[in-house]
Amino acid sequence: MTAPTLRDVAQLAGVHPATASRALNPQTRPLVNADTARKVLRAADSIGYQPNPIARSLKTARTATIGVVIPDLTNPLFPPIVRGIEDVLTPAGYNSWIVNTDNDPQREETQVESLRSRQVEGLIIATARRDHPLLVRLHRQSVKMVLVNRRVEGLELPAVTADDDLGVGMAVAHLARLGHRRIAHLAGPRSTSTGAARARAFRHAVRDLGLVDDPALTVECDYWSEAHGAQALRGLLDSGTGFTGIVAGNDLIALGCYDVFTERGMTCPDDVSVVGFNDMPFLDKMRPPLTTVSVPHYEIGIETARLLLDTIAEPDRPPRAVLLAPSLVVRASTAEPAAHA
Amino acid sequence: MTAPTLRDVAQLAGVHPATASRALNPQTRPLVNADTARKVLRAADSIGYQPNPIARSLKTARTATIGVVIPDLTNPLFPPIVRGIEDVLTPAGYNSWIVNTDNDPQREETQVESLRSRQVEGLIIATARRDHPLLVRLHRQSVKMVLVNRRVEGLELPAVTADDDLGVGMAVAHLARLGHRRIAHLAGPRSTSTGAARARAFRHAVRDLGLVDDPALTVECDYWSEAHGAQALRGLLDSGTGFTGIVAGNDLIALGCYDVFTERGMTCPDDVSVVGFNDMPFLDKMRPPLTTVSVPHYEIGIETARLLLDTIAEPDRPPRAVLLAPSLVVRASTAEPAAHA
DNA sequence: TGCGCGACTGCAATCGTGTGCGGTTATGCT
DNA sequence: AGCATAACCGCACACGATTGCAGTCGCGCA
Repeated sequence: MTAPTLRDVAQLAGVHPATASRALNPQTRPLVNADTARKVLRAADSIGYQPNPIARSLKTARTATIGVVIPDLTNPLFPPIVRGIEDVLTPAGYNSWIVNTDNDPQREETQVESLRSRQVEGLIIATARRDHPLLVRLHRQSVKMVLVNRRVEGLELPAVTADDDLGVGMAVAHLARLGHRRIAHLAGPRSTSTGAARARAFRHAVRDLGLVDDPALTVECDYWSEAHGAQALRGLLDSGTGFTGIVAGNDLIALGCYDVFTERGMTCPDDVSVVGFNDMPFLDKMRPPLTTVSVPHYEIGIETARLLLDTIAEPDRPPRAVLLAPSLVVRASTAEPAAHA
Repeated sequence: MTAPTLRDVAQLAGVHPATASRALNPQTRPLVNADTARKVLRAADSIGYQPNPIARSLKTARTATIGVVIPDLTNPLFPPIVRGIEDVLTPAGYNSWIVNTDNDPQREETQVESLRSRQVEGLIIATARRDHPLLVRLHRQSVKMVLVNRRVEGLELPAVTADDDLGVGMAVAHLARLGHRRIAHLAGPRSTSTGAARARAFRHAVRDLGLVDDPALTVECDYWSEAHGAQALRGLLDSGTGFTGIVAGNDLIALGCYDVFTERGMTCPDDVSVVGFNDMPFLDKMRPPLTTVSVPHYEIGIETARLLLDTIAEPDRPPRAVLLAPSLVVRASTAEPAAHA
């Protein structure tokens, strides 16, 4: 038993398939007599006709789907973004197709290729590397796309990101207000746009606030993970550079610090304060609850999808970048520095 | 500039499109002369020809895509399952299409309908309700599908789940071994298959181990969330029923308990022990680190996808249910009961 | 030399839908 | 009454790929 087709509907309604097609499509419905339209609709309804999107796409070269390229769904950062995206696209009649790349350029290449051959009408790209031959190629082919959570240098592309400058500034100011003067930064990898941006913002904030500006106080993590955060902190501790507060590149790096604290018998926030970045779920249940810069991921998803829809609707509009303001969530991992420090 | 089509390749190679088609498809390549095949392949390569999957699907009625229906990507349970699924499907040449339903029957209906009209070749369904007109309808239409993380009553469907009996048994035995005799169960909603299964397993375990079997000791949460877990615990506490240990229906419910502990000035595990279920990420960083039953979600995804591929390959094979064994992860939320309790 | 056979390859139809174009009918206007 | 016009509907083709069928060509064999 095969699904009913347009011909079936037409036959049942006693009209030509072309007429049935026009009657079913609200766009073209005015072209047919109201009575026959009603007849067709009734017929379609009675046999449960569902138009075949594949055939329609073949004819119209429109698929009403958007490709969403993320590194790894398992990273708690992305699900809220994806939900935000879908909550905009679905009402607009679009579907989204999600692929993971694991930040592997090879996989990214094939996944995007697969999406493109599936005729997606736009791309939302959240992968993290900064240099990006793939992106310039897509851009040259004028593929509609929006970057989320990252920028790319030397390319004028619409992008939605958190305002990293603002967020890092808030973190540093918070620690400064508590009395910290020597603050360390465990930066994310410089190869990522956010890693670089936050590190730069950190230097600026430290200078603006007149805190001690020691290059040795910022250490780069090779990867945005607990393990690499821990490793970076160990290196910093072993180097003997003194500090009382840490601004971590993201929450995972901050949590890596927690591991080192227990390793070395330090207590947070008594010995050292830590502030994270992102406000991933369940941070309030940690030991201690992590003070962090909260990034509105869901709203970022929302804005990204809107931007893409705009780009599709008006391809000539100049690309614009949207910055969303984060907010500081003060919990219990930050306090005044110990008197003897 | 439009994408190159089969005709372009054929023209460039100086053959008929039909021949080009046969040459490009490894299945039918033996039908054409090796030299012409080479010529066609070279031509295709030179202009970067990518077959149009939409046109192909229209003709062959095959899409090589699987629909994955989950309640909410934001629930940390699902991303690892999805990754497991993809890690099996991708090498097998299938793509997966993910949709969220928020456990809303209406949304579920429309999403599944949308997947079906997109001609997906199989469905992986992870939504949680137990009674399920949609499922019986799909089953009657002999749609290939596998359930994950849930069973449905009265339907012979392939399913992959964690062995809840075993897991709950391990949790209860762990508490019993520590000396607890009055153990409470904050059950998930009975309308979900796992909620019901775990509650049943709890009663069995309690009886088998000769612990006190008081119906008042199990309270049903309306939803698998921290808020509802907290609410259930408050009710239990207010009822005056004594207990020293809690087996929570899942980790979120267990974390809800944490909130109540701080509310009421209780300490865990000194006043009461808690064990969760699932082992979601970052539980080791909680205060206190949560003892929990670890469910192999990634492996569940793997098995689910395999099962579906089997079902597609051999539709007549009787459906089988796969149970994956969980393991107990002992952290710091469980200890011997206080002497005075 | 003629026939049969195998190896290729081209023709044309098809999947289900959308749409430009032309034809038919009814209506209004002079 | 005759004609222009609008409203409506059907015909046929297109989208890009696959595939059954038939035709061509060369070669071997009697």
